[in-house]
Amino acid sequence: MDLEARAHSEHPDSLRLWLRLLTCTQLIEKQVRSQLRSQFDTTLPRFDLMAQLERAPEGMKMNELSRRMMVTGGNVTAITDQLTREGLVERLDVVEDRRAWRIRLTLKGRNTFRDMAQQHEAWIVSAFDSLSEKEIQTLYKLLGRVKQHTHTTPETETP
Amino acid sequence: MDLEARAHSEHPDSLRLWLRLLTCTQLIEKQVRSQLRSQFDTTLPRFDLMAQLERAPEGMKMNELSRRMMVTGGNVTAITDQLTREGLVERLDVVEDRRAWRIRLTLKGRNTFRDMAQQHEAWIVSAFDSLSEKEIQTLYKLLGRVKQHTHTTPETETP
DNA sequence: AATAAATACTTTAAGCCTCAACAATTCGGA
DNA sequence: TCCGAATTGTTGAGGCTTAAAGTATTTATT
Repeated sequence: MDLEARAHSEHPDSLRLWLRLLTCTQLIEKQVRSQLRSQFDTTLPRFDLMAQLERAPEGMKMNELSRRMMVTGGNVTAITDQLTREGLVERLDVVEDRRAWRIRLTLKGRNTFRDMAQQHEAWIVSAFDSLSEKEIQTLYKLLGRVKQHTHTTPETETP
Repeated sequence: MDLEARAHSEHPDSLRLWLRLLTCTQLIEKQVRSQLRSQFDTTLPRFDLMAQLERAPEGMKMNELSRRMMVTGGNVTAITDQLTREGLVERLDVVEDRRAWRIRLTLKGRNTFRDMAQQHEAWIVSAFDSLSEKEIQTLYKLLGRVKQHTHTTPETETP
């Protein structure tokens, strides 16, 4: 009873794979969202933004956040505003470019993120419990090819 | 420059796999959305709903649409309303249950969907171009285990 | 038959997301 | 230097999504 019902038997295997990929991602993502909400009263986009910042102790320009998170700039503006209001991140001036901001986790933000990240990791590990270490590697490698190919073939032309 | 930057080197492989899974799905999904928009002036949720209906010539209750699409009922209500307005689906009474609707593709809906589905299939096949038939099977099988496990382990308990 | 519980759907508020239009600033070349 | 082009970020309209509360109807229990 899910998305995969969409694949007819005469459809190519790629299509069935795509629907399964989508199903897996959505199932896990729904669980993560639900746990973030119930245990930390936050959302996945907020968590994602903080996760990016956690690797950049000196902060990161909104520009770069947008690229890394693969969302539009307007989106980053909105989420940053929220997190700023909640005191989890701060906006700092960029001396050499007065258009830009440097966004950084506050101390409170770092502590909050640490707690969330620990739980998050446990949820994800549990999601892939059924796979062996070797199978995880295989999956990782094959998906790497897909990612590479998609990145280098941005558009499909139609005759 | 993407989500995977989130995975530190000390993080378990599961986490890296999860971020890569997410990245792949998002990349492909963005392409599909963009093409649906530019070529057919429609959206992925609308396409998904029609795809579900296409397999049910006699229509499907909103209830079942909701389960299959893995979205909430309110969502199905909204998308169904739009498609009804556009003449692509129709709402039929369910004689034995006056609370329910039977949603069905109209003739126009069937024709429109046929065109979109053909293109859609080509986009997806192209997204997995870099994998051999055997690799696609492997990926499909491994993801099947993940899906099964997630389905049967809905929540992770925290001590 | 009467009532309580469950089910099918709708509505609303709030958040995420994109696109497109905009302002401010910086960059690059004449 | 000056001006056009590119870049950084913000805003607003519109669509998707959920959770929660509400309505109508059916089902189960007594």
